[in-house]
Amino acid sequence: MSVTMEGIAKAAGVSVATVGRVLHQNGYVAPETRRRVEQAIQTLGYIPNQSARALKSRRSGLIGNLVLQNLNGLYYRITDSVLRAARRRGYQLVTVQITEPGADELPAVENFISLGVEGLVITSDAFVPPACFALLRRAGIPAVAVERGYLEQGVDSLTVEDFTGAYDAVTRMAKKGHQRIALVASAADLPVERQRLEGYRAALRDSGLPEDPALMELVPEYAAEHGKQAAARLFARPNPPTAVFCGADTLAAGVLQFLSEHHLRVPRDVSLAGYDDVLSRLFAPPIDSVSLVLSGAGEQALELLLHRMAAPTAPVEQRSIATRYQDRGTVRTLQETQT
Amino acid sequence: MSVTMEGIAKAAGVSVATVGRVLHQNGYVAPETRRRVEQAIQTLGYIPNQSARALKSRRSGLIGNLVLQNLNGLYYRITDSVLRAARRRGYQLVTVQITEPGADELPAVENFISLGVEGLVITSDAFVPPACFALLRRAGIPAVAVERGYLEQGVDSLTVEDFTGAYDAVTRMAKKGHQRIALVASAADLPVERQRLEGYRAALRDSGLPEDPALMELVPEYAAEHGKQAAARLFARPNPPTAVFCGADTLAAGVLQFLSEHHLRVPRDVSLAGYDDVLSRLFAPPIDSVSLVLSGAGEQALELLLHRMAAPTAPVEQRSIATRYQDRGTVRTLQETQT
DNA sequence: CAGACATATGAGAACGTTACCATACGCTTT
DNA sequence: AAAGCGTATGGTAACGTTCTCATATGTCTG
Repeated sequence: MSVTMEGIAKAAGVSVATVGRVLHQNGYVAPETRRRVEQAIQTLGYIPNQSARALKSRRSGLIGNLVLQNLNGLYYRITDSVLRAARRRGYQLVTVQITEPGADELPAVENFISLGVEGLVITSDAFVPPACFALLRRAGIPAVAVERGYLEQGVDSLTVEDFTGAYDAVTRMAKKGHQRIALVASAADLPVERQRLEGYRAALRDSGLPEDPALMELVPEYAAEHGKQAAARLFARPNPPTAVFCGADTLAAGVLQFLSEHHLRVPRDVSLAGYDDVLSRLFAPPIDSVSLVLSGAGEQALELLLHRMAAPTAPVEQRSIATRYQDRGTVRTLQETQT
Repeated sequence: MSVTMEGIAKAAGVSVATVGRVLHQNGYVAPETRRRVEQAIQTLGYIPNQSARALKSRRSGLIGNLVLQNLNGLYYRITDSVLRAARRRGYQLVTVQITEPGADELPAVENFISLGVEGLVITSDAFVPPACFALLRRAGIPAVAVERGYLEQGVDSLTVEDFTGAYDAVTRMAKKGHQRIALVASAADLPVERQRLEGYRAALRDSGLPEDPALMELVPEYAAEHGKQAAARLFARPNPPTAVFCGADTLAAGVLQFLSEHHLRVPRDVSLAGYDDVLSRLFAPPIDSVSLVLSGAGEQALELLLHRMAAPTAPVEQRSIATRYQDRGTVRTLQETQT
C-alpha cells in the first residue's frame, strides 16, 4: 500500500539505516547517496508513519487540548491561540471537547494518554475532577490549565485577571460619577464568575458606594434572554441604575435589547459595559467591554508546558492573562446622562 | 514506565494473547481467566497504546478535520457538530486549522496521512488545491467536503443551499412590497458568496424588480466596519433602499450601527435581514437571518465518509445543508414603513 | 472408542520506525 | 607498519500491539 522506509531504501539501493540518516540529518551520509535517497523520497512520495515513529521513539509530537463547556466564543479563541503556538513548535494539537461534563473528562484524558500526547492543555472554567490529574501524573504527562487554576493539583496555570478586569470597569463608572451601578452576571459557582463579582464589589467599596442587592442581578445562564430579563427587573425599580456592568457580552446584548425596546439610549440614558469583548464591538452602538489579552495566551501556555516537560520537578508556576478595558465611549459621566 | 499488555499478562499469569482476547472480547476466554485479567487491568491502570495499535492494525480511529479560514463563528459550529458525530461513532477528531492559505494545506494533509487518519473532513469555502486531493487519493484516504463542493475531484460533499437561502430572504422582502432592496455582501470569489449573490439576483428577477447596481454593495470583507460603510453609501443616495439583505450577520451588524447612529429604526424605517444566524439573535433588535440547519451536518458528513470508506468506488454523492429563514419581524410591509 | 469439535491458551511473526552496534575503507599519526 | 580516527554504510533488536497458527484439553457423536 503506502511507501515505507524500506521501499525507498530499495529504490535508492541503500539500507533503511541510511534512509533514516537522511531523514533525520544525523550521522554520516555521502552527498551522492543523500541525493539518491532524497530523489527516491520525492518520486515515491514517501510520508513517514507517525504511529511507528511514536511507538519507537516515544515522542508523538502531539499535544492534547481538553475543552470543557464552550458557552461563549472565548474558548475557540484560546484554542486557536494554543493551536498556533503548538504548531510553531512543531507540535500537532488534538482537541477534544467535553459534551457531558462530569462524565466525559476521564475517558477523554485516557484517550489522550492512549494517543501518547506529550502534554495537555486544559481550557476550562468548569471543574476538572482530581482523578484526571491523578491519571496524568501516573502517566507522567504534564498539564497546564488555562482560565482556571489548579494549583492544589500541582498544575501550572494561566488564569485570567478577572478580578482586576471587573474592578477596573466598575471603578471607571464610579469615577464618572455613577452612584447606582448595576451588575448583571452569571450566578454559576465558578472561579471566573466569583472573581468578576468580587471585582465589582471591591470597586464599589473602594469608591465609597453602598452595595445594593437590588442592583445585583445574578442570572443562571449567559444567554441574552437572561440579560434582557435582568434589565427589565432593574429598570422597573423606582430608582433604576444609571450604569450597568455585565459579566459577559451576551448578557450585555440582552440588556441592550431591553433598553432599545424601551427607547433608552446608550450612553445618553444609561452607561453600559460588557465583558470578554467578543461581541460588543458589533453592537449598535458598539459598547465598552473588558477584553482579554489572548494574543500570546497560547504562547504562554506552551511555554509553561514545555518548561514543565523539561523540568518536571520545578516549582508550580502561575501566570495570568491580562485584561484591558476597551473604551468605546458607552460609559458617560453622570452629568451628561439624562435621568 | 507505563503498563503494557505484557505487564498485565504477567500480573494475571497469562499470555499477552489472552489479554488481547479479553480486551477485544473475541475468541475463547474462561470466565475465571477473564476475571483475573480484568482485575489486573483495573489495579494496574492499563491504558492501551494507540500508536502500537494503529501501527499493527492500520486502524488509527482518527478522523482529520481540516478547517480553512475561520472568519465567522460558523466553522466552529460545524466542527463541533462533526466532533460529536465522530465521537458517537468511536472516532477521535484531529483538527488542523490553516493559518496560511495556499501554503499550509499540503503540509497539513501530509500530516494527516502521517497520523494515519482514516478519513478527512474538509470544512472550507476557500479553495483547496487539487494536489491535496491527489495526495489523499494516493494514500487511499476518503474525504468529504463541507460547505463547498469538490465534485470535479470526485469528493463527496455537503454544500449549503445558499442560493435558496438568499432567494427566499429577498423574495420575502419583495412580497412585502419592497421595491428597492439593497444587497450588502462579500465580494470574494467563492462559491458561497456567488450563490448568495445569485440568489439575490434571481429573487429580484422573479419578483419583477429591476437589478440596480447602485443597490448592490459588494465589500471586500465580512467585518462590521464594511457593512457600516456600505450602509453609509446606500443611504446617502437620493433614493435609499427600504430593505437591506446582508450576506453575513457581521455585515448586518455594521448596517445596524449606521442606522442606529442616524436614528433610523429597524424595522420601522428600514427592513433588515442577515445571514448565518450566528449573531443576529443578539442584536437590538434581534434581526431576521438565514440560518443554516447545522444540527445533523456532522452526522451527514460522517455518514458520507463512512459510506465512502466502505465503498470506495461508489458514485460521488452530494448532499446539502438546508437553510431556514429565521423570522424575527425585522422585515415589515412597505406600507408600514416610514419613508 | 476413534474421530470430530468446541473450548481455552500460548508462541511468535509482523507493522514501520529508531538507534545502537558492527563493519569497512582510506587517511593521518607515531 | 600498526594503531587511531573520521567517514560511510548495513544489520538488527526493540517499541506494544494484533492476529494467525499451533497446541492441549475435555465432550459429543456414530
